[in-house]
Amino acid sequence: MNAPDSTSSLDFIRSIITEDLKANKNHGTIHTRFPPEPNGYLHIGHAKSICLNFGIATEFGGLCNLRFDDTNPIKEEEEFVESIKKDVRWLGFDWEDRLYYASDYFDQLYKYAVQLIKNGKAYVDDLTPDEIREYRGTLTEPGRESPYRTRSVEENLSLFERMRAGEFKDGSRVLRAKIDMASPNLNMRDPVLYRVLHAAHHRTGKKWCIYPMYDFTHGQSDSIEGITHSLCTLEFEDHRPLYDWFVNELKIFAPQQIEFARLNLSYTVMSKRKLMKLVEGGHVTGWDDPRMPTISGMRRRGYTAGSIRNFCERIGVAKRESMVDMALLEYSIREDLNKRVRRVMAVLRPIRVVIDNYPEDRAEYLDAENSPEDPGMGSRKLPFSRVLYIERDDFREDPPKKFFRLAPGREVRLKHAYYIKCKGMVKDEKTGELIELHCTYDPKTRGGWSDDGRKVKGTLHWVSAAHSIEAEVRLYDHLFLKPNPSDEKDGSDFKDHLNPNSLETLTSCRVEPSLADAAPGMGFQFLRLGYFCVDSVDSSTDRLVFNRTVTLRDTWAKIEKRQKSQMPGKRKKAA
RNA sequence: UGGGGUGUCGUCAAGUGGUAAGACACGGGCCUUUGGAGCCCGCAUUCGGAGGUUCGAAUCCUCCCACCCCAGCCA
Repeated sequence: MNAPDSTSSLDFIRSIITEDLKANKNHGTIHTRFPPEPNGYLHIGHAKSICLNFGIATEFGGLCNLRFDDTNPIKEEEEFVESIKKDVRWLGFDWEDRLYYASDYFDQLYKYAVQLIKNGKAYVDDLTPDEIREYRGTLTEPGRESPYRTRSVEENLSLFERMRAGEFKDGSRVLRAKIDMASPNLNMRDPVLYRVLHAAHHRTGKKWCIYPMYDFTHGQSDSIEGITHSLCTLEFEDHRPLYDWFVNELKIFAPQQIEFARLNLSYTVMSKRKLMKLVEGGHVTGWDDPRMPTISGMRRRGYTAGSIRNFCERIGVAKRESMVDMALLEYSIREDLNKRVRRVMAVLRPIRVVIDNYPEDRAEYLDAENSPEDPGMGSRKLPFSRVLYIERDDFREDPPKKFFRLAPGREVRLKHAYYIKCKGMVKDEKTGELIELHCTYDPKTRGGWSDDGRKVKGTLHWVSAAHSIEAEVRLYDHLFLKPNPSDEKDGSDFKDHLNPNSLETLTSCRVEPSLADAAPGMGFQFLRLGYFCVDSVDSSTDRLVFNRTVTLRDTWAKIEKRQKSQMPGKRKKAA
């Protein structure tokens, strides 16, 4: 087992567990579970819970179950259980043979309900949904008891049996716990245990027409599975007394529910409802759109499972509601990809460069290391010839201060190749648009080294025009312009803050020939540009499509931004 | 106005009476055939506020303030 490092601090949950272990609670065993409802796709917020539950299990030598909380057949689908299983596995976790469904316990849950009725702790209520709400009272006023609350055990037993037999219409009757209509905790005001729902369930089919509520299912399912620590999010704090009430009344094994804060990430939204709106409103292409915070979207974007796990470790676990900076997620994926991925060259916005003193019919192959981080990744041959492409941004006719890329008369290095010097430009006579650059190369600088000690400030990436391959590249940016788009207090709708430029598609990019057989999902660093991966949906051998996972840290962009913002007043530095 | 929670750097987050960890971000420097990576330095005299206890308080007490959650036959 991989016990937590005693020198590093533990989060409050791991501290509790450490204490429980010390006290030999539950005979020193730890058993957790990840309990999604199969009604949608998993997102990065779920990843936090997955890493917590599975992580704790392995760290403390325990077990973690995967359990589908499928008690509402109207919202749930088999498609979602498959995608959830796939995502959990992809994240690197294994539930082994412990795959469970709350629906597996429907028979047992029914028996529990009967037990409560027999003990006089539950009753069938004929009130309508509206009446139940009215009788519940408000936050400040106690509720009133239902006139059906005093039915005899026999009548309740018979009515509940008839509910199960399908004699009643949806909404006509419910089974309720008999607790306390005056409780300051609304969850304790005779909560509904079972409702009539004539709907087919994705697993139990038409066997049932009554379904247990979350509150009546969750704790008992935990108990049945021997879950020692039931970790859930903060909004269930008010449900804990009810959770405890059930296991206590039923006299069954009592797991401990512990609540932690859910993850919020800046520049995106996390609620299923809002993500659904993005999909349905066509603001993204689907649940796996690379801009989505879903696991499937992030996977397609090029995020690795390891980077997501590291991110989840870094953000910690606590009870205060917080908003994690997207920059931390981006740091996590850069850190991971930097170490594992090949460097290649791709020119996204090409400008033609003719090397005037390079023979027209010649091509040579230059050595290029695949990664400066890991020499073990070897090298490849890069074709060089008279006509090349470089990035349009890497040339300025009138270079600003601190710009040390190509400009008229300037010399730069082409990565792995030669020093070149800009000798001239060709522009469109009518529009004035730059068409191509004319340069000369210094044959004595092959490989990018000069033997006369001459230094050059800029190193550019490039591609040989004749040898390069055309590709489509999709550049992604934050989905929202506002750090917290969910803050709708100013009367705005979260969709008002959608970033209109969250996707930029470039169709005439040129990539080096070694990328010809790049497999879907494969990740690369496009030198000086960022990390990219082959799109797993739209890319094919005759039409390469890349997604930008994340940019590189861009110091020049920062300098340039600062220069521009300081332009209009020539502001002096404060003393 | 009921109940349950939470307030420590721009953002996360340790700290549990002995004098504010760490990470990201940010700023500066070194280095560099990626303005990448790496390395170095800086970055809370102060812990929501006010009182109090104590030799000593982010940690204990009192009062106050702010924010989040709860009135589904959703989970």
